[in-house]
Amino acid sequence: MKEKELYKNNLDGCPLTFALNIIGGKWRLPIIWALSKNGRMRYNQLKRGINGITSMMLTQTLKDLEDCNIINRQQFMEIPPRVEYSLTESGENLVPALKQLARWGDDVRNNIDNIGEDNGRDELQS
Amino acid sequence: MKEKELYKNNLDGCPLTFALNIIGGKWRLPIIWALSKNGRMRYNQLKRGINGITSMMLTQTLKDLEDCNIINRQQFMEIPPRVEYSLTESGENLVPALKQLARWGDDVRNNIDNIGEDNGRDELQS
DNA sequence: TCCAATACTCAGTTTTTCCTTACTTAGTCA
DNA sequence: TGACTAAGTAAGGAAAAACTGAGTATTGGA
Repeated sequence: MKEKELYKNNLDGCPLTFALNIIGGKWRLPIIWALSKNGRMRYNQLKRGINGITSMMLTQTLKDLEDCNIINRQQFMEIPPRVEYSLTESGENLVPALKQLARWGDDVRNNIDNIGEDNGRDELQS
Repeated sequence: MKEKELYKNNLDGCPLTFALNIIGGKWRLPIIWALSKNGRMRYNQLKRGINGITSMMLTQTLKDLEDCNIINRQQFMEIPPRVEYSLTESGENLVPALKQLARWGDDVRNNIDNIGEDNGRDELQS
C-alpha cells in the first residue's frame, strides 16, 4: 500500500468527532440516559436521579445539551418555578446508537473479566 | 410516576461509560479510524497519517489502547526496529457502533445547518 | 418568624488531560 | 564524519474540565 493512498485523518468535519463532542462530557450521557428512561423530568428530579452531580454541573450540562439541540427546556411561569426537560427528536435518535455502543462495551468487559469464558449477559440498563 | 420507580444512574458498571472511557481520549478515535481504514500500520505511518499528533501522544495512546485490548502490537526484532499495530477483534467490533454514531452526528449537523435559516449562525458548527 | 422547596448563578480552586522540547539506541547511507 | 531512520522516553508546564461552597428570589406552611 502506497503512503499517498493512506487514509488521512481530518478532525474538522468528521461527524464522529462532532458526535463525541456532544456526548463527551462527564454528565451528558447520564442526563440523556435518564431522560430517555423517564421521559419529561424536572431539574431536581434529574439532580436526585443522577448520582453525585452538583447543581452547577447539572445547570451547565443542561444548557450545553440544549444548545446542541439534544434536549428541550420548557419553563412554566409558576411559583414555585417549574422547568421540565425532555429529549428532542435528535436526542431520541441518539439513543439507538448509544445502545449499540453499550452493547459493545458490555461484550468487551466480559471478555476482559473472564477471558474465554462466556457467562451470560448483564442488563444494559443498570 | 413515583420517584422511587425512576431510573437511577449508576456510573460504575455502566457499559456505556465503560465504552466512552475507552474511546474518549483526544487521539483514540483517530488511531482506531486509521487502523480500521488501512489495516496493519507502523508507528511512523500512523504518525504521518494523523494530523497533529506528537510522538508522545501517539505512544501513550497506543499503549492505552493496547491495555484496553483494542489494538495489537507486534514487534519484530530487526534493525531498524519495526512495530506493527492493528485492531483486535474487539477493535473491529467497535467500528460498526462508531459508524452508527457518525451517521447520527451527520444527521444532526445537517439539521443544525438547515435550522440556521431563521436564526442566523450559531457557533455549533465547526 | 423561620424554614423548606424551586431552579438556578457565581467566584475561586483543584484535578485531569494534553502538549512541548529534548533525548535515546543502533545501524545505514554519502 | 555527520545526517538520517526507526520507535520510542522523560520532565515539566499549560490548558481544559470539573468541583466546592456559597448566594439569588419567591411564597406557602408550621
